[in-house]
Amino acid sequence: MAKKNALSPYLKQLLEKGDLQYQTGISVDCVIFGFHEQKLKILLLNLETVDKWALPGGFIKKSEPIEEAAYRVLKERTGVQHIFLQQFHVFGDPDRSDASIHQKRYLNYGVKIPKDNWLLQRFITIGFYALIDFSDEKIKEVVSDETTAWIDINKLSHLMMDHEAIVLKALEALRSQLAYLPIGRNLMPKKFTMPELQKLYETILDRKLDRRNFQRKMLGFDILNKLSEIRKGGAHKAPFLYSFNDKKYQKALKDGLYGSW
Amino acid sequence: MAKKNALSPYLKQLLEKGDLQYQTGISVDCVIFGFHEQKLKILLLNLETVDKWALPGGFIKKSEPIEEAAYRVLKERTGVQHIFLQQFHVFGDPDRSDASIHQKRYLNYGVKIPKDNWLLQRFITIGFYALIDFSDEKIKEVVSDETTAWIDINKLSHLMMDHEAIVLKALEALRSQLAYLPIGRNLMPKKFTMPELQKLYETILDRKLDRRNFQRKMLGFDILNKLSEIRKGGAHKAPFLYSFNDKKYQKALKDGLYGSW
DNA sequence: ACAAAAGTGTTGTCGATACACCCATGG
DNA sequence: CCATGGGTGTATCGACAACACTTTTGT
Repeated sequence: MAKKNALSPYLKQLLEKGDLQYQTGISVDCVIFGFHEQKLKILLLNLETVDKWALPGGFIKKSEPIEEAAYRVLKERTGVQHIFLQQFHVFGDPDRSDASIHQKRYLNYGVKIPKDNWLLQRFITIGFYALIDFSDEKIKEVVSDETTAWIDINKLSHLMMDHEAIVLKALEALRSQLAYLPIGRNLMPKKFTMPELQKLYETILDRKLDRRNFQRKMLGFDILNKLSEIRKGGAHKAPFLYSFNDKKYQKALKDGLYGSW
Repeated sequence: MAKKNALSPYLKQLLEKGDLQYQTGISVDCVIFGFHEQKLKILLLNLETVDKWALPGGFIKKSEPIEEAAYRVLKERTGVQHIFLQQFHVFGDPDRSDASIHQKRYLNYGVKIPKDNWLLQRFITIGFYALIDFSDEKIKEVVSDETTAWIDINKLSHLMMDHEAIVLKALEALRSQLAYLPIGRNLMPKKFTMPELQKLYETILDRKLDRRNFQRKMLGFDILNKLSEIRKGGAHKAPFLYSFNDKKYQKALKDGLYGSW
């Protein structure tokens, strides 16, 4: 058994005064999608004390809009800012909370949570999802007993509570979003080839798309800049590089696209 | 000034013990759409004490799923049951609550709410929407100082707090829903003509649709029964009557439709 | 008989799909 | 020189929109 560390000021404060600082009984959870090595992945925190994976989530401050809370939580736990973050569903089953998770976490520091503590009550959580290019971002570890990892969407296991259901619902929302909003700006590197972008779409939709039709449709959205460079080095014919046209991309985010996949 | 009534047991209990029975800081609000005289309307409660209109809403019991809370609230305030009810958005601005509304309501009974009472804190609300054929339903009045009314969607005014924004968001959700799910089962009477159903769609979408294309597409969904009867009495050619095929309608609710408007 | 409303049919357009062909590069 | 991946073009199909004609009914 690992040596017991002292309870951090943060965790002590959270336990004893959290209900003065935060809204009680409600939380936010973020499903953060990343795309790497042609796989759609999700950022998860490893809760060592209970040997489970958890979505990065947190509480809402007393005078904080819920969207802001989601952005703050995301920033605190991953360092990511200024990205596309979207509320998608509320999970409110009375049995979704699991008090034992908090209990074990604090017990790891030799602290027993009083039964009437705010952390142990029922929590309703608002699900948000975000898309990021995680190759550009450094994942900060802010809470000492948590480690972060990118887990393949198809290899989820040992998620705590209802977090797997939350992920699946987020994936559903992401797919339906694909139909009427541009996606990719935050999941792709600055420069990318058309086949690379296609892989992203295929991964999200979990099916093959026709190479040529994809290209035509994507270009038809008029949100890409075709660069003069090409991706050299690889075998075979060198593909063109593209980047997102930020102005047009933002416009499309507001106005929507049309087609569907 | 009207004679002051005694505070009802319900309101007294709500004020003093509500935080033991309900989740604090979170509520549900229902946007109930009805269709009548070719107008899309919304069920609102008239809060006499503040001279404003409010969505029927309520609190979530300590051990109650949020959907169940929404159904219960809807039933308590309108008597409507077993209808299509759907979560669509969470409204969490810290300034959206207005303590003065509760204050005035209780002051009407000569009761002053303590500043630290649970009713006066910030509330985050989960928006649900429902579609009902209100010509068949009796609107029950359950709280003595509230009266209910159907208000034309285009003539909303004097809604309390952010309830107008909630209605508009619900309308947005309803419109997007129209694209992939069957709608009308709960908004139309049992028997109806195709032009009548078309009016519903035109009202929700706020634009004209082609008579013939509408009919072909709607029939293509295969969720209607064509009845042998016709609507007699009116001037001009008598239209056929239709009813929803409940089995196919439910199936379409699960599987989704395809087209868009 | 005429106006107004409803039923039915036809055509054109456009996007989605499927597929064919050419080009470039490394082995 | 050929296998592989990438770029570009074309034919077909189906859904949707636009529109014409016929039928019914009350006045």
